[in-house]
Amino acid sequence: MQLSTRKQKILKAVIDLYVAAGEPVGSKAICDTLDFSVSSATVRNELSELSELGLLEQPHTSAGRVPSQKGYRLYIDTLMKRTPISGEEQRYIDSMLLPSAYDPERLMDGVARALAGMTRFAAVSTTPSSSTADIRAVQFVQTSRRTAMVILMTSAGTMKSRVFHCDYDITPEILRVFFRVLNEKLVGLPVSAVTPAFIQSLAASLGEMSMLMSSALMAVLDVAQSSMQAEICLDGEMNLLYYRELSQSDVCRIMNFLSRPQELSRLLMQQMNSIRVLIGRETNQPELSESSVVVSRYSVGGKDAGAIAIIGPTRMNYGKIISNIEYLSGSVGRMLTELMDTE
Amino acid sequence: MQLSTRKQKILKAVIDLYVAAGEPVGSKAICDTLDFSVSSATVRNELSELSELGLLEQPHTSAGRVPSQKGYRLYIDTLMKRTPISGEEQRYIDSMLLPSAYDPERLMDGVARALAGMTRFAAVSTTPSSSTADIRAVQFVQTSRRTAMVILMTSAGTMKSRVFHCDYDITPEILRVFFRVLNEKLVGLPVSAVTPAFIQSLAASLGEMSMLMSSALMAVLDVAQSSMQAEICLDGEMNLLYYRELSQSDVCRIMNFLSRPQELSRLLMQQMNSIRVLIGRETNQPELSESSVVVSRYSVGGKDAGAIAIIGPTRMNYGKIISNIEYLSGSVGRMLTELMDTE
DNA sequence: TTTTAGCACTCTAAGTGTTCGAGTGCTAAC
DNA sequence: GTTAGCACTCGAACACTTAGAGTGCTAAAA
Repeated sequence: MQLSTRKQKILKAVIDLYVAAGEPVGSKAICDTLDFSVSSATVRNELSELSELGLLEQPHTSAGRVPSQKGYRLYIDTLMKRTPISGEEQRYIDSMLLPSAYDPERLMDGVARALAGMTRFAAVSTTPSSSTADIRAVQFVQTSRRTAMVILMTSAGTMKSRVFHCDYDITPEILRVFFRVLNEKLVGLPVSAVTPAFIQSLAASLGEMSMLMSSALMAVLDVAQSSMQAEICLDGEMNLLYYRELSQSDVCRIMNFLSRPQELSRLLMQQMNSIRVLIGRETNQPELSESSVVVSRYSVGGKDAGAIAIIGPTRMNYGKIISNIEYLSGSVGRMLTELMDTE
Repeated sequence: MQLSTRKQKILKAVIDLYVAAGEPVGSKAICDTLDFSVSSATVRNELSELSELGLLEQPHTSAGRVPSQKGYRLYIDTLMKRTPISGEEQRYIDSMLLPSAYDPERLMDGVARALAGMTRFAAVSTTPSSSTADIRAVQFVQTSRRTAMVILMTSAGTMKSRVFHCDYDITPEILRVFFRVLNEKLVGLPVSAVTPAFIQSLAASLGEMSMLMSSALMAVLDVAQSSMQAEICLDGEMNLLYYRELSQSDVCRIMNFLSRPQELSRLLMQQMNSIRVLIGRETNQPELSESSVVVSRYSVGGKDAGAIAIIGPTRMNYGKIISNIEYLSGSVGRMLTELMDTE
């Protein structure tokens, strides 16, 4: 399907006008914005052909045209002009990320907040995935007479901690033993190797010491399992309430989807590298059939590591959003890579 | 103002029916539920007097009655019967809290989630306040070649960590020095004493060592300051979308208020011990003029420590909510007290 | 063959009028 | 003090009208 230049320009005009104003676009309004002059009747003829091709839709017979999801797809693939990110936006992002640059989890929280604040959509980010990462170190810190914290560092740069409780007083010597034993047994293993069965066999091999260590072992298991799955940071869900094209029930459905981490995570995972726009039904999620997702994978040290995304109504300024997400995704990747390099 | 028993019963019936069905209550419906028999005309006479007293309102002349905020107040103070919490609800709460019993921050996150899940309102909880707490210990853990984590434990049982970065390789000896110096200088001080000025003078007293420690000192300052203010955990904001008496804009306004931690925190702080219900304008927050807040302070070791609360439409089953919050508040207090006692 | 002016047509949004029923307030009788 | 009865009020639902925006079609012009 190859559209004439004129059809392309008209389609682009419809989408630009519709995105800007949110109302069906009539033939007259289009005439005013075109860079060549034709009558509204000519535009109408073209519009009706574009409608026949399924690129535009009419809410009702005597209304203007609205882009269909197919129309948006063509627009994004071939017609859209990107709006480069402004210096102010760059500074905003940088200022949001800098304070938490050294802790991947806090960083990705900041990313979601920055993204939501800037775009006014709902934002998601995942922490760098550690499912294929190795255990780099396990640390223990006493936090009170009978509680201690275990911290697990992975080769993906993530660190997770968990506080656990013993029914005896903890001493520095005990923690040193925990540290020695667990580092000896765990460092270098893939995180995924730490399963309940593994912990059980580890306990067995420790003999009578395993009694002392049982709560520590459970904490290690817990912390390893939570390292495995990328954490999902959400922010700005509320922003969706302000779009009049999303009904209250649309918003509920989207929220509902966002509250199911596995599916959300799967949606973000299955995207290929760099940036990707999913329009309505392209998401394959009934809950998102009225909304678009713009997702970008970021990579750390050249390897795909996680994703950031926004979710909003199909009617959005894609040219701008894409630039912003791309910049943010690049920043995050660079920051995390730098963090890795010093390890 | 002393109402006759009959007026009291009628007022209670109006509120119970209205809370259950969400629609203005007519005189006939009231007759059916009263435990004595009078005609609807008699009820109407009573209703009109209750309206004159400002306890009931009429959306329009020919509609049934709806409780006014003043009516709810009287109901809660003198008419309401509490619904005791069910065994199932107790088990639900216990199961939500147990896994994170040893980390106050995680615990309070769990509290907000449990509260939101159970009541279907928006829930808030604050971590135990440490503004008057002392520093109990400062710990350091290496997290990578050039980053380490500082963990600050307070006498309120809270612990906060922060990762910081040095521009030289960190060794166990260096961390031991950090540990020795900072525990010596900080343990026993009130958290509030750790101000930028204090850190600056501390750095000065360290001579040339302060160069090495500067990022560690900044991290300590940061972590002390974030220990100071109670963290606010929010959950279930989305639940508010499902109440038809709250318009989209009401929800936005509530959300808006919830996103301002200082004001929210102030609202929760200024409540006295135990349970308190604020109806609409009693909150003194224009954003909450259509909603009610049920807040309960919890105490740790006999001392007031934090608050949990729900926010929902004025029309709610107060008898049930109050019981649930009371139970949860008691549980949390007990768990945190126990945690403290073993220290 | 393409473009355009003109016009009939369609559909919505907004306003008006009508009816129905729920619920009230009042009055007079109990 | 209570109740039956009745007139009254108001909103929800529906039908109807009108104005305006925008279309599609046709026939003439380029």
